[in-house]
Amino acid sequence: MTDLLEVADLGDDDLSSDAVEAAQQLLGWRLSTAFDGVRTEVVIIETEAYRGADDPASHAYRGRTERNAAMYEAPGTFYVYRSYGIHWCANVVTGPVGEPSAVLLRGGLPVAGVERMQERRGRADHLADGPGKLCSALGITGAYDGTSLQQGPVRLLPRRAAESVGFEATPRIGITRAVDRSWRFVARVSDGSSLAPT
DNA sequence: CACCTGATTGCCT
DNA sequence: GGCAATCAGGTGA
Repeated sequence: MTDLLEVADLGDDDLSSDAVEAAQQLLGWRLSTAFDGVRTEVVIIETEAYRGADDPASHAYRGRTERNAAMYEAPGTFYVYRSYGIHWCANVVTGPVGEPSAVLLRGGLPVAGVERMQERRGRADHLADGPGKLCSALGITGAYDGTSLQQGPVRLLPRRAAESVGFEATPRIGITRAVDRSWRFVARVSDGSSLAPT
């Protein structure tokens, strides 16, 4: 976790970092669950940064509510919310306590427990290439909102290589405010990439 | 391929 | 009452 915590601590000096830098750093990390004795895991390949009061697209823009309370907790806290009344979306909290910011996990590459993920998804492909699909594949629901990603039932595992993952930045998806901020990050996953499934 | 729609819940205006 | 950090399935070019 040291990488992420260091990144999260950068926020004080540079207002354009914290969640934004964490969103870049999180590419190549893995998200893992082990329910019913079956481990399922994805490599994170797409993220979006959401900040607090200065980010009109953030759930925390208008302050704390019951839904976004986890965003105000310590870095490494899991923030799970329901999207469009149907899907669950998973976030990594990156800001210090009391300063809401988080990284939405928008897409992952299945690397373990693929058959279990296929069962949960009810299909063989497109298992985690979207925030709702990623949660569905891993069995993540609102029950895990506010848990620790270091010690809880859902684990965030650091990228092994010290080198950073190549990525592209684009505007965030599915929002109508602050569309000019390119805070969506997509890992360049090509042949021979260290991110390729093992 | 691009575009359109229904499903469904909670938050906000 | 309207809209949202979505997805899947449909239509038509």
